[in-house]
Amino acid sequence: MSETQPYHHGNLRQALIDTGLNALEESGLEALSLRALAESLGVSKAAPYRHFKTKNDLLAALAAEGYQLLADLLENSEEALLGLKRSQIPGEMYRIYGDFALSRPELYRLMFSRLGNSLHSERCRRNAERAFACLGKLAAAIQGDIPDSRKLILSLYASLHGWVMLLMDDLIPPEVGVTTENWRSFALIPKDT
Amino acid sequence: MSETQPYHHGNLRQALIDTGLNALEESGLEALSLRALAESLGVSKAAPYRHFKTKNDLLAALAAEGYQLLADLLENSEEALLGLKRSQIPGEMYRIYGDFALSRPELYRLMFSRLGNSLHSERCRRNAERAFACLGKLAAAIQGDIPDSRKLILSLYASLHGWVMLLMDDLIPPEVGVTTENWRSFALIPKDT
DNA sequence: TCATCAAAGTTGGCGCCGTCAACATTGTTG
DNA sequence: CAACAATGTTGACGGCGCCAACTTTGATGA
Repeated sequence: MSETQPYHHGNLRQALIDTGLNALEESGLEALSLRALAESLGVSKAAPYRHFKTKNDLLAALAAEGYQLLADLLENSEEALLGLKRSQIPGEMYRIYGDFALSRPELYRLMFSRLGNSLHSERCRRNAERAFACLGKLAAAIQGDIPDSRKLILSLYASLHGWVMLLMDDLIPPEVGVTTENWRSFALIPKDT
Repeated sequence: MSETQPYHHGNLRQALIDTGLNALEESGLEALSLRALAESLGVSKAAPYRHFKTKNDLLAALAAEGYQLLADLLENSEEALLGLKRSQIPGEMYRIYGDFALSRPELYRLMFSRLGNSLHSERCRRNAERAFACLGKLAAAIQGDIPDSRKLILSLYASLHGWVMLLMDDLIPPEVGVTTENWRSFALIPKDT
């Protein structure tokens, strides 16, 4: 007989998150089912409930993972960005953020859905705040310190988020000539208060 | 005996759309089911399939309705907006658009989801284009004609869309002091190319 | 006028899903 | 090594989207 699987999976919780992230991007949020996830991990349909009280709790965990990935990405890029010429910072910053969102559109969408958004868990909120802090430092580097800078960062963030969403949804009429490659040069950069 | 319902509903298709819009806003997209909708209209569970091939087709129709509502709203507001002092146009325009989105958040979210977005049907695309054209005229009124104005309108639109999404998701840290009432004064207005 | 036929609605059923209760196995710890 | 908590399994329930087969209705044209 072939090796039988051990009764306990070992690290089912993390495996569900990892497989969940893959399945999410491959088949979309609608197609993601706990049962299918469990089966693909060689585990019974009810096993996931030992680790997540409901399906939504798993989705929230996926979103939390997304916020952490984003925060890590921005923190790791910060130093390099701050070393650039001031005029080059915005474009590069938009590129990094946009590449993240457009390379994982389903995850990004989940992060900004009711289910996944940052207010639902302490971990989400903390990582969202980390990402926000990075954007803040970069905005400050772009234009020096300004009063009410958090509002200005929000403006910049709203523009960034809006662009990414429009691109993800293919809502940019093709004849306008804005693509996932060149959109940064058309995105608004805050100039003054 | 009480009046029995006639075998044929009369206008089930439109009734499904109307009830669907209400249910969508009241209980959210996840909770919307064709069976429940049918039952609330006093009709059997399979009746909706005479009018919509799948549930997604009904959702697309709801999104199309949303785009039409938005386009009508903007077209009806256009004249009044163009009569304002130039400096007041952006704030009022943002208010009108924002009020629409924030008063029907579930519909707005559906409109900008994969399922509902404007590329899926001719009717959606036509109405989205109408809305876009209105924003374009207003942008032109704000700052006069400019080269590449479509790109600038897109910038303005991305900012607007991004703000609305952040507000809808409660992603604005409360201590920043931006609310659904005053956000317009912080939103970016395009100045120059 | 009335037979005919397409449109619109019904019933029953399939398979998938999320979730739960009851039970089985395992690893840990006093 | 006994006891227990953590983890996994089975079986079942109700709800869902969707489909096939059937029924009722209203419009059409000979």
